[in-house]
Amino acid sequence: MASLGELERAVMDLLWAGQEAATANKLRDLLAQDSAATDGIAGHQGKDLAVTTVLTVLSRLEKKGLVERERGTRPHRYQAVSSRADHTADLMHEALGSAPDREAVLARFIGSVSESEAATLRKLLGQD
Amino acid sequence: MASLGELERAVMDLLWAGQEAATANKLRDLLAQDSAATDGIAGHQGKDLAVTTVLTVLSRLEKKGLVERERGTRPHRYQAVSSRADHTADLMHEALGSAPDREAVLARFIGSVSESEAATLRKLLGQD
DNA sequence: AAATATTTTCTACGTAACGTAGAAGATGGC
DNA sequence: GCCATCTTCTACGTTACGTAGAAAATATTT
Repeated sequence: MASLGELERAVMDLLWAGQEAATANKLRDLLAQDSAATDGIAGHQGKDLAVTTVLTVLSRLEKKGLVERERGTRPHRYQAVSSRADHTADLMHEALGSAPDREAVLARFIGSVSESEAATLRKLLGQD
Repeated sequence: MASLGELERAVMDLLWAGQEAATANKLRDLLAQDSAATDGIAGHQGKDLAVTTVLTVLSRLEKKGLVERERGTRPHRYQAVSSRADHTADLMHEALGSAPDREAVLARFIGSVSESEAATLRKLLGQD
């Protein structure tokens, strides 16, 4: 029920990375830094977006239930509703749940998991 | 790298369900049946789409690599490239792979798995 | 309090994906 | 060669997303 665009994804990554709630301005700055780093050009900081752009994206993410905003403080502060790990796990469950043959899916899934991940899974499933 | 629209999904479901390759006409008929069943109205068969619509969707699915077509036979026959289970497992890996904290994701994932699925997973991970 | 600066909301446009299908072109049977 | 069938091309409406200016709301400064 929620696939993300490129910018939406970038914003979520920032929110997931940072522990504290951030303002739109802060996010815009971080996005500029990131794109500068990605582009590799040292002198010129990557494209920096208009704050309204960031705000629009944040509103859309809020509507999707991925982001929460504090309306009390004046520059509103935004934060991710759930951790990236939770969100990703949700996506996995969503995929799994959409199939009628759950067991077959799990079999294929496990079939192409790395050995270290298999070990992690065994550990997680062991105690229980 | 591949999210599906509603109709695309319906077509894939049919291809995944049937074992043999199907023609566009066949798929159109099946889609009509399905929507009739969904709508519940017995007398009137649900909206049946134009064959060209189905063909367009099939072409798009082919371009996405989900469907394969036999060009030899005259009414081309279409079939899913991989099983639904494989495809779903791929989606799960895709989600998992997109996160830097794989282990955390797996932990959350396992955390909200049903007991029977957990059992399945233990079994699958056991021999190895 | 009036003027100014900051922040948020509203509105909007371009692009791409998807549902939908007619028009036009290709192919095979008679 | 002509007709029926099938496929490809082209196209339009809708929705999601990137993008941001205009306008409205709120805070700050003098």
